[in-house]
Amino acid sequence: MSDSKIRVRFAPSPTGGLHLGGVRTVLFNYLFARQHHGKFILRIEDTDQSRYVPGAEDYIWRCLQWCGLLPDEGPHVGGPFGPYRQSERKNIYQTYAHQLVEQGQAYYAFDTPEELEAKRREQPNFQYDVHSRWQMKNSLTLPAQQVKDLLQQGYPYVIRIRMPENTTLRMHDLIRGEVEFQTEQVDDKVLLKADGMPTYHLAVVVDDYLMQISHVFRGEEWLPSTPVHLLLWEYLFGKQHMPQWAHLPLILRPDGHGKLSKRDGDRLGFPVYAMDWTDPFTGETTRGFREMGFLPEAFVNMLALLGWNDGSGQEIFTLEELVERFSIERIHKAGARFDFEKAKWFNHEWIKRLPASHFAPEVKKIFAQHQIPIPQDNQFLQVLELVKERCNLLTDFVAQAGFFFQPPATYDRAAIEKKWNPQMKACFEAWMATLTDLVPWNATTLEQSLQEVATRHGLKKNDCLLPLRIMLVGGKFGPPVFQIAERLGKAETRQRIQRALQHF
RNA sequence: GCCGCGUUGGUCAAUCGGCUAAGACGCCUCUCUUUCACGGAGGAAUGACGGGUUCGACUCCCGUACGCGGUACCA
Repeated sequence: MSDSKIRVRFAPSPTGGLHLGGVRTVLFNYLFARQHHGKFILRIEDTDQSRYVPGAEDYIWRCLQWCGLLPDEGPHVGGPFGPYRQSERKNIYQTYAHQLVEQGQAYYAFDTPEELEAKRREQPNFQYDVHSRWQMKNSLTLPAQQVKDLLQQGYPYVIRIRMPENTTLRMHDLIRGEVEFQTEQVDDKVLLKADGMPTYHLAVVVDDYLMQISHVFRGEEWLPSTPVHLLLWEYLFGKQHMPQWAHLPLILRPDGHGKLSKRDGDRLGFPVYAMDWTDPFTGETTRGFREMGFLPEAFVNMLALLGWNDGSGQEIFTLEELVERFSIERIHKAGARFDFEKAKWFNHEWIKRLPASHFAPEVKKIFAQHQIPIPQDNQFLQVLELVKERCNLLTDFVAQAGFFFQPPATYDRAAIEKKWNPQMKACFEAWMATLTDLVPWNATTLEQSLQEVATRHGLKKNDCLLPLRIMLVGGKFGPPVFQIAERLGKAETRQRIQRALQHF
């Protein structure tokens, strides 16, 4: 592949949250473009005005930003092939649609939506195609003069592609190999809608040509409509300019059947969108991976491995490594089921690998949301570093690190009930006294001193560990208990023991 | 219904005719740690089915089954 002209695009329609499958499509486009030193373009496919959702386009942009997969050209950054919003290119498509009619490869159709609906009701399998178009109201069946009149009167019409008869269309897909279609089987798709806007089919082909797209990575759900695109390329621009196709396997839901959807996430308790999305009409917010506590590095890494692997068994990759190793040949053909447990594992791995400073700002935000006081940076970082191996999600830091900055609100009494007794209480009281003079204050000296006091009281040090933990953190979690005490400092440690002793 | 695409453990998956079928997640056992993790050692668990082709098929071909996608003036 010659690198110089590699141009790929992600072309979402701004109708809501950005689905994880969408992000994976972005990722594969991005990796391919970077690897070949080409361009990655963002194009907004907003040709359906009835589905326009305010804020969705901006949201998509922010998702790409969070993932670190920003395009080289697009509505927010501009570029030499703009505008990058299809609604702003309306008249371009009209010209091509009419050209097709003139060439006899498309035709005007005057059937109203109601008429079509009625037709489908009486004939459940109705398809507007090679066979049925002769019974419909269009420029193929109506007398030329009537067509002219209708057009002149401004009677609403659409332009439909005229699928040829008895033709086999062949296409080479980079992932699936040779794919064949019989033109008879595909319908006369609408190219230009009554409102003058193109449908996806016309718009992709026109824009992919005008924007000089060299490779199309898109979801497998588009495979059945490629014959229309193939024909359009042939009719309008010549197949020699056609991009190469790569239809990506779908991301399936973890249980039952079907494509993963937002509703599955709600139902099963995991995110499907990259970031929180609030529907501007209903005000309903759908949780995103970011807000659920995912690191973009992990999110992207996890997505890359859903349908692709480099064959070496390596699973943790940086974006740079992915750019280097990515290859179309190693994309799987079959759909992949999304597994939230594995997604969390990726996140855990990335939390362990990255220095705390990398995600501290995000954790601070989470702490603020939970009203947990945030100390000075170096102290904060040290604590995060100490507990990060216990956190799968960034939100886990609340439970794993929050107690360092805030005394426990409750005590897990049940955990120590069996071991707690008056001697032990006496032991802790005695220890409190010795603690005043403990120098230096660290995990080792703390342990030694408890050892001594415990022995003196006829107790085993180890039996005191869990009670001490409950006093300091409130529950059975956190790093080794003497490290916690060291970190907490003398005053705070004594205070917490003191307070707990009153409760026990 | 029709068309297209797919099918290796529960999940992600390696294998491009030689397999006693990798690895990872999850699960279980042990170990470390008297918390929870991390780390370490083990374990259970897989080629949809039927025909070919071949000395030899998980790998190639054909059927069947099953799954998914599409079948809108949505993308």
